[in-house]
Amino acid sequence: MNGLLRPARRTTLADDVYESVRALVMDHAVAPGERINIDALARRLEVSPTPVREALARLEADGLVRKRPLAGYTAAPLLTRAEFDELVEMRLILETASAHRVAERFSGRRDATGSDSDSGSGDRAAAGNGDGAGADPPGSADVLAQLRREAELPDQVPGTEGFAAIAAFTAQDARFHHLLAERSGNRMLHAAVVRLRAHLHLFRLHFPTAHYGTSAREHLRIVDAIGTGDPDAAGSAMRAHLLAAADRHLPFFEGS
Amino acid sequence: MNGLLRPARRTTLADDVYESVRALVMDHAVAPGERINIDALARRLEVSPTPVREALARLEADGLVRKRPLAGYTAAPLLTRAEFDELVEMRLILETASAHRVAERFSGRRDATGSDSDSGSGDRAAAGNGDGAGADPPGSADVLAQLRREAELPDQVPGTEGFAAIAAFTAQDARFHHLLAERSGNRMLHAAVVRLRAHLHLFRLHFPTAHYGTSAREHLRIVDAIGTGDPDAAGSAMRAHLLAAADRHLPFFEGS
DNA sequence: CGATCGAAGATCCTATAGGGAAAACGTCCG
DNA sequence: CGGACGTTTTCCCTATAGGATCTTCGATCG
Repeated sequence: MNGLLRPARRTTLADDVYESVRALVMDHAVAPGERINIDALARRLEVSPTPVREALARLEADGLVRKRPLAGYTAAPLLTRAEFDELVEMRLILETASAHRVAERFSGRRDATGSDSDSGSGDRAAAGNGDGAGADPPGSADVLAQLRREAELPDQVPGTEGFAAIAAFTAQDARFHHLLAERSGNRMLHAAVVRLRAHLHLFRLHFPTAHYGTSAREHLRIVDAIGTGDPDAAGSAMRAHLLAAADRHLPFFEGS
Repeated sequence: MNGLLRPARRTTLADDVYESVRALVMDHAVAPGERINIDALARRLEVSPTPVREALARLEADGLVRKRPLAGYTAAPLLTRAEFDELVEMRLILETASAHRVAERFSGRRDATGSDSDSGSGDRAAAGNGDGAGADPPGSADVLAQLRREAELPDQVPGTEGFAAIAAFTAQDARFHHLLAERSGNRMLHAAVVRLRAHLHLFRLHFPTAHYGTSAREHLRIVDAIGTGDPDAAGSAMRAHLLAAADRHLPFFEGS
């Protein structure tokens, strides 16, 4: 029995290790700030240290682990108050633009075909040389439907409580935001949003909190704004959602 | 004689290799799309393949090299038209916000102390646990002076022509934009701007172009807007600059 | 009692060797 | 003459061993 899942070796070992370690850090299987022993990790995953080292290097670029020269790797420490504020500001910048762009594209496609100055950019981007698999770009019609479906998804997954409920909520929230970013048609924007998300997830897992109804309501408001084809309204709705969400997390910083 | 410069081994070998390979790709010492042989690279740098592999993994996360499973690494291909448009849009999102934020901080500090709703965020972020060395946060007074100095720097460096002139122009332009992003007080924003910059540099080097006077004038206009403490004006000036710069690069896509 | 210095332990970092998969080439067939 | 197949070659990927470095613990001195 192997420590990590090898589908069919369609990927390289280092990639699997990367996913495994990522999951380990994301689920706090290793505490924030804790040292990560390369050899021990390799033994645990039943691979040699080399691919582990490679995976760790990639994770460092993602900001999930830190490396001190000649002292080894450590799991990313918890966000400080200042870093949390930066994260919120960054999300405001990125995701407001994301919502804005989706509304723009939706309205443009609905009315006729690209009528804005730099039209074609987004469309060609979405249809560009994708990653090969699973990239099915549906018509603009069901973009809205898909977003609404993610926003409306059962807030309280039946049969889940406590930790599991938190995880389910987090996963749903992530799906919505990622989908929105993806539908902006800008792959770089999408990637940036996903990268930021990891840090927020880390933080939220440490201070378990979930506001099912409230969050879902705010999500729907964003979708509605997109549906009306008003980019500014969509951006404002997203901004309000992010600020509200930040406020909901704020109490956990009182101690510091 | 070693293939790469080892300062005093204050860093790890893999870090040096990372910088070397990064420079190789950035200067087009390896052509875009060209395959990168790990063993050959290791011999050229006179190190073992292991640190090379580690450096390549980090570079892949930065988007400077691509990895096909079981097929090796290749240098990042040149930007397609769609990707170029995405890059421009991304810069608009990030750097407009950057200019906006700098103007905000400047006016806030000059008038009195933070008067906006979420004040303190930026300041505390800038004063957070920095990377230790070289992070000297000067008073708000010389922030403007420093920006102006970078913008005013001799456009045409004496004694440089052709390729060298392009490189000098690019370096100056990069310094200005990076400095601005850094002074936004948001380290994540700064990092994102720097990451994007690498791709633009790659593109520009392949289609050598430089508009010394024009670019410098636009930079100064941004600095002036910041000086007046008007965030929206600063954002607009940055937006105009980026769009104009994009238009200057556009002719190179006629062939595609 | 606290701080500094020294030595042992653990760990990281680098180098080398071998197995296996994919791509490229030449050859054969239609 | 073009396409498909088999073989060869190249290259990536993984595993193991040894040297250098940092951290930690204990003892000693102020």
